[in-house]
Amino acid sequence: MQPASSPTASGRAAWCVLGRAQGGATVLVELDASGTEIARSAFRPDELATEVSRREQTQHPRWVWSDTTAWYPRLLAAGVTVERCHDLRLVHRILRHSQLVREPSAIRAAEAWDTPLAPHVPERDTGATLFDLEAGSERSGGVPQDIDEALAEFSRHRAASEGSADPGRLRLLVAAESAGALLAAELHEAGIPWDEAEHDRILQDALGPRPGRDQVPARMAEAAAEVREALGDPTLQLESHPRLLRALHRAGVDVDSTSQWELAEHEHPVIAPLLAYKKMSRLLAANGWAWLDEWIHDGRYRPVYVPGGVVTGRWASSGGGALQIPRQLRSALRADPGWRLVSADVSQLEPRVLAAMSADGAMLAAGAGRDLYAGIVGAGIVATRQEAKTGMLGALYGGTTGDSGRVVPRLRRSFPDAMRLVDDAAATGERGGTVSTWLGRSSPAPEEAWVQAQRSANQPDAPSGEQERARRSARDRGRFTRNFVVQGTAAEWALSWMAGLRLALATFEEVPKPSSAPASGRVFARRAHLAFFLHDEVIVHAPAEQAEAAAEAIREAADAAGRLLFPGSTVDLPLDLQISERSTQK
DNA sequence: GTTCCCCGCGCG
DNA sequence: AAAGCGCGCGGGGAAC
Repeated sequence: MQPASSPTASGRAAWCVLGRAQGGATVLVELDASGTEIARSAFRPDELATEVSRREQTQHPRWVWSDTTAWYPRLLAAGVTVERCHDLRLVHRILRHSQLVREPSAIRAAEAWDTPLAPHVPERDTGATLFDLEAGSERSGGVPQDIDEALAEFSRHRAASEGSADPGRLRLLVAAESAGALLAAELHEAGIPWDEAEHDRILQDALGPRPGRDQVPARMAEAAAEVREALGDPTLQLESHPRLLRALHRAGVDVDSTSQWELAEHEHPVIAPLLAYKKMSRLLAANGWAWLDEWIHDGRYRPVYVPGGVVTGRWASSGGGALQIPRQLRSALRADPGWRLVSADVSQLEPRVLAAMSADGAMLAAGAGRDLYAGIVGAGIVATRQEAKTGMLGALYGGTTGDSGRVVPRLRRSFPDAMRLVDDAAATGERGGTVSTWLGRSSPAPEEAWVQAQRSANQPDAPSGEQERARRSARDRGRFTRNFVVQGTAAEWALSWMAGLRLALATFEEVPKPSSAPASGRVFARRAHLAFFLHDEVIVHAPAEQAEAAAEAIREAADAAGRLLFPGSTVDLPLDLQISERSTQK
């Protein structure tokens, strides 16, 4: 297919917009910095990678597309990465709700873009996966793919953002969210290097040898027998909570639930084997041999990450429980031969972010140095580190009872600015209001039914039961909005951190000898790359000779993210950083 | 038979 | 130890 028009010689494209034309051709529209179209070309879908790669090298545009999951995997499969993008679906969701946007009506009218991802449905018959590339298999869940729709939506985004109360912050948020979309696809493509044999050893140590189909592992069977013996119920089905609870009551163990923390408070011969059984059962069900068979291929675990999957802006995941890998299995994360894992996590990210947002001098001072909780003890606010930690969690989550409830008032006196920020967020939420993160992601408005229930319960003649229910519901919402501003801003910092890190790693030289692991693929076999991201920690998989440089890049990206979000702040965000062949459990 | 909810527990 | 926030997942069992 011939280009519809020739690229003009003048002007470098600031943005390249991708979309589909009638008839299935792929269309690429180049825009200059003012958003004016300077070139348009059309080509077959199989020419996409070549066309993108050429412009990426010569023009470094920001790629604008409907949905990263619909466009980027095929580029990665062809060995092409891009530096920057603008994900119309993810950005739409932010702008639609952001309190910073002064004129949201045009965005809100474009309802076709307010579409969640289609849920991931494994296609067992074909063996196809989420990121398979056949035309029509993209899971864009109804987001428009048409080029003119994309151009119109992008234009609405720029208008909303530039006309907003704080274009600078929204630009950062939009860029960070879109970088996250790129990284999520790259993390899936790269996979987490996973030592299947080590995982099997851990399972055998805990459960006994791998049993046959539908067989219970030996050590679980032994524990189950002890439980049945101790309860005098030889046929008890341990996996059924109602039956287990009844059997416990018959044996005189007076618990309200079968949860481990409640069981642990009782003394009875059944407790120890039951707790052991539950631990083994959990390991087998969540990350046992069936999980290994389903999720580990060619030494890689490839979970599906879902950027923006949590209302606060955190990522979610789909499939395999990627964000819940138990510490018990962390040692199964192992670098390829000659490679290293460079792991970093931020200590006490959320309270430190709160200190920065509120510019609370006392709290910033307490966190200067390494351990914030030790700093709170050192300032004489509480007696022990444990008190500092539970009190701080109570402040962030809205705890009112127990130790945290006792400590929070002391924190309120010592850190008035920080506490005012979260207390105000809670009060706004209780009133049914909206709160926003530092960069402008806003909490969802309450359901209409919630608003009605509050209004109804506030009538003087409302029944006391209804009033009490409404008050509890208002407090629930207040705890959500209290935490939203902190969790969401921490997520923004983490996205900025890894966005900078991702670009830094992309500049590393290729090493002469690629990884020998067959699963590393053509994109990630020759240089350090991100392999894992979890809220406040990253793992980089790096050739041994690049490990130190990767560690330095991680530190520099963290510092840069702090300066980017909180310019002029003294906030300290210390990293715990380790270079090893094998991930270690903390 | 399928769908949905609850419980419990893993992660931050 | 959980508590107070945000998630995903597996299993049982009620609802359909």
